[in-house]
Amino acid sequence: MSWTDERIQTLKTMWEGGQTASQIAEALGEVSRNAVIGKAHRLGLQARPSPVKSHSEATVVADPAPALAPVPVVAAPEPVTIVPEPVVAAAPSPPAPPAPEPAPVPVEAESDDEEEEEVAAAPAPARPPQPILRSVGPGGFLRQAPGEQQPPIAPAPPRRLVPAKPSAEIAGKTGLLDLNDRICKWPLGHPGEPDFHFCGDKVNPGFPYCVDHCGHAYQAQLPRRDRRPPPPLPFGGPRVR
DNA sequence: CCCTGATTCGC
DNA sequence: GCGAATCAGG
Repeated sequence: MSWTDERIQTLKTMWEGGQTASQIAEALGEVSRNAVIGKAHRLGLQARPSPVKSHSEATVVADPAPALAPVPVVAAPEPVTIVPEPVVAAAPSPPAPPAPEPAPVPVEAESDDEEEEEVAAAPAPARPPQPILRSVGPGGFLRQAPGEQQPPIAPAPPRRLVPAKPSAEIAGKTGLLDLNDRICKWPLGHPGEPDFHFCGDKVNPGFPYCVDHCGHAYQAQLPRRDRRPPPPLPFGGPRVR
């Protein structure tokens, strides 16, 4: 097997979607994890949290780091921030987000003591996806009204996922390979299921989703006191279609 | 041990 | 260009 355009496209998409090299290799088949990594680098893809940064860093570090100040903003008193909700994968098998990373959400600088509980829901899958669901601060995420579509939450993979090969895609629907930066990546269904696909509409420029789904993905952050702590949450997590 | 990605280097 | 071997962090 060689790197055909299709395979490269799959690699790109999955890599950018946060899939691990192993997952990608498995999905592609007939390539090793190393091959995937090697290819990814040759393609210029990169920038991904790596366990290994730099090995034996020479002897003397005569570079005390310049004065860079990438300091994030400190939130305003009554902020109306954006809350990225669904970050699910663009992948044939496990979940992972296209990760457009909508600006780090500034959490109130005040006393954010108390409950630091991430409402990640669902008994963590064997392999935690990428940035799954970024609730903002304590109680920072909003629940949707009943009847409204739930944001697709990373489903717990059944077992060892069968890496649904790219070839096993649904006809007529927007599959993994159809994704690009111009079409809505909002997932419909769940990865691993036979009819899993993506919205496919034209994106809201600057966002990974169409206007409609941006409405689901990004919601105004209410002032703290107006937020309701979300205790319910059915066992196993929501699973809506 | 397992996993991860990065890098090297012979092919 | 490719990818196994190796490295190194979690």
